[in-house]
Amino acid sequence: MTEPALKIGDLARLSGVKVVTIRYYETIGLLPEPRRNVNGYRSYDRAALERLQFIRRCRDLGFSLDQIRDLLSLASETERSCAEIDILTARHLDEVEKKILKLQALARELRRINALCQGDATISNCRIVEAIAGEQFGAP
Amino acid sequence: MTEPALKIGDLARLSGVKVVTIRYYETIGLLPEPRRNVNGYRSYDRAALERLQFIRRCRDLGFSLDQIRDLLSLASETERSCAEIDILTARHLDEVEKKILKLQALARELRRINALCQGDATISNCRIVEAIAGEQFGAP
DNA sequence: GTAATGTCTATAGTCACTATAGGGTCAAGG
DNA sequence: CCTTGACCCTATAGTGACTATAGACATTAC
Repeated sequence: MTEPALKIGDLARLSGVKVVTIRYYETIGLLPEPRRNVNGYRSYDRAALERLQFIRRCRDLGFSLDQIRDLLSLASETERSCAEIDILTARHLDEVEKKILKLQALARELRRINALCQGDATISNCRIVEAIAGEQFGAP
Repeated sequence: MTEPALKIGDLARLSGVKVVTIRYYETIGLLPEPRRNVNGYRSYDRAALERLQFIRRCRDLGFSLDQIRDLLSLASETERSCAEIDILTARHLDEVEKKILKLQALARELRRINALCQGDATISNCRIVEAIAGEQFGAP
């Protein structure tokens, strides 16, 4: 079975990651430098596609590129316990849940402020402006 | 009644915005250039403090600095209808709610993945790694 | 043949700060 | 008077995760 030999555009289509972003991942060392064709074009194999798809999926899950670096290096040590992976994902879930709580508090506050508007007011007696100017909202 | 004449550190303490951030707001034109003392120190009055507190509160509510620029300029036109302010805040609430939905979907997915872990596995048969590598999750 | 598309490199811009370097000013204590 | 420490000043570079731009070469479709 011969390798497919993908160009960067193919890789982009198959992974859903933009061409420029693939090159960016290469410059920061998240993707290894691929072979080059005689014309200088990058030439990728299936392994590169899989790595990129893994990265893409991690991004969709909200992991940072640094976290992904860790996940990738862990995932390559096939003999190790998967406990560390578990810890990373659990911690990330925790962060996401905290972020949700913060945004929900924020949405409540915005709804409250918005409900103050009587619609026919001028700025000078706008209750929204008053509400924003006059109160202290719990900081992060 | 004489004006208080605050130094930048006082302004920082009273507003909860860091000194460097206040200077940053000045360079991007969000805060006007203040008077200077003979020693070159910035000297602020009550109006500057109020403007900064308004900005701070908007940031707490998740508005971008550009949105805040708009809010500030609207808020200064006291004769206008407050409808535009209302629209801006409503639109922002909308964005926040969308972000919450996205994060909730993400948290569900992370919980699902995390539940797959059997705890005693090695990386090579880690169901989390499989789950991340093998599936397509709805992109934004 | 030519036009459209794809690829290459290098550099700068985005947002909202944060950090660093290197210096000047001022009040209190010894 | 001197020093210590807290405060202030400017200018520049770095952060994360890209995105945009410019200018050049290669390949593909008609």
